[in-house]
Amino acid sequence: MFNKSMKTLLTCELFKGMNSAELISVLTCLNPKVYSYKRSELVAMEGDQLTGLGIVLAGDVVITRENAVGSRIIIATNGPGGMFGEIAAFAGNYIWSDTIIAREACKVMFLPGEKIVGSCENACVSHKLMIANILKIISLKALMLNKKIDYLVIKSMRGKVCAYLLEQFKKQGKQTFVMPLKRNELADFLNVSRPSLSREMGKLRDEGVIEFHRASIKIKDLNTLKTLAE
Amino acid sequence: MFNKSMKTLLTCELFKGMNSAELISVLTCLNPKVYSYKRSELVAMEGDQLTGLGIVLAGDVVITRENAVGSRIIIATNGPGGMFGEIAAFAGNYIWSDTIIAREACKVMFLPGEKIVGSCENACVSHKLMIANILKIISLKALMLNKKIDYLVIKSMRGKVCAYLLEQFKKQGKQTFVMPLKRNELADFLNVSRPSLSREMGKLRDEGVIEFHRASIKIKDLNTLKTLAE
DNA sequence: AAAAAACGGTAACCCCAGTTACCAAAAGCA
DNA sequence: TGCTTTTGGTAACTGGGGTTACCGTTTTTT
Repeated sequence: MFNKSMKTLLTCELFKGMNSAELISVLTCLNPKVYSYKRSELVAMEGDQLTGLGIVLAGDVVITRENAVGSRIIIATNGPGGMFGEIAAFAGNYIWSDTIIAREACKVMFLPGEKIVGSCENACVSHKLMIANILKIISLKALMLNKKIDYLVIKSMRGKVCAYLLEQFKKQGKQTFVMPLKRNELADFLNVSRPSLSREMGKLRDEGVIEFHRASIKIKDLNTLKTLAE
Repeated sequence: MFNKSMKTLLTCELFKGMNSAELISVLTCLNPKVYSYKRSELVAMEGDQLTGLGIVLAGDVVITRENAVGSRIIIATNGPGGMFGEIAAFAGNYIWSDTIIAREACKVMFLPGEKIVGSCENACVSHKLMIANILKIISLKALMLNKKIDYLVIKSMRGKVCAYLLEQFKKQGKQTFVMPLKRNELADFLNVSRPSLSREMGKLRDEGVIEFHRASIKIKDLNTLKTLAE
């Protein structure tokens, strides 16, 4: 069980390039804390004081943000090896900028932010590597946010749905695939209402562009889909 | 004239903590190129190969992104000392992710991306400082993108306008101020159409919340504005 | 200084998507 | 296994904001 977590951690971008021994040495230095959460449980709350950098060891979490009115948006989802709270932790902004919720039973490791960026005597070699990793992580995060903006800028329901389906197709490499998000999650991800999303998907189905049942989707007319995605 | 540019550069986040001598030493090492642009001229084109990290020496540039349909969005504007292309340059993604346009006659310095992140013998001391600066720059950029997302997630016209006005008030510290963006620029920034924006601003004026003429704005009822901004 | 372009306010029209409500199917849970 | 909750498809209604068009004002350009 502990070994399983170690394997997951070795796949984490933060520890990239390290072997087991180095990882253990770094970890003992960083004083990590592991917590478990049940399905739908709150892992972190937007605005609260930062617990630290979060690394998912098992399960799935959703990174969301909500405004005063109550409409929420899904920024991303994270499986094992995924991180959250990087920006706040590395930027020294010790407040959660997002709300994190467990999609299912999951286990999360927290690393205190100050320790990561600050210097450390015990694991200096690995620490230098970590700084390089951090630079890459933040850059990738920024690129991800850029992409997120691209989604939000699309104005029509149809454009959003098609752009999303097209990206899933590119990511999964098959025209028949399972959607990683439930309908209301997808609605929150695209920043639209669920009934409107279902309505549009129904239209696309009627027009013969796609076919679907619940989470499984089949792209029937890829070319049309590409056109519609702008 | 050269001194003026140097002064601007010293205020740039990338060179923070350096003195003139160090800056000159770093610059000679980085082999910068300076170009001038006329009003409305294209500085960089989304999708094109990266020229390098851009630093504005004089004038104003707009960072925009547009989709196939032609609707464009303004990500940010940058004055002297401002940077663009950081993410691509530092992430090693050598393609412009945004389109950069000169809002007015301006002068821009480009630093080749590889040189900044790569190691360098001549200016080692300053170079280490730069790496630290870069980490901070990227983090701040990510925070900025986060904020941009917050804007885009707001669904109502009214909410967007009020949120924007409120932020300007906080930034400028006065209830009467000049808007840094023209109407159609603001529309692009908020991802709405110009006539709809004007219509909403007219409504807010009729309701006594604000008062305006062209670029000058006066917030008459700050409390209501805060409420409306959610 | 005159001509051209950009800027910005306003009005009419209309469609897209949000809202609400309801129900059937699937999945958790006891 | 049966009960409860979640998930998701669908329909009717409504309104907010996009689109288009027009025009006066301001700014740029030559």
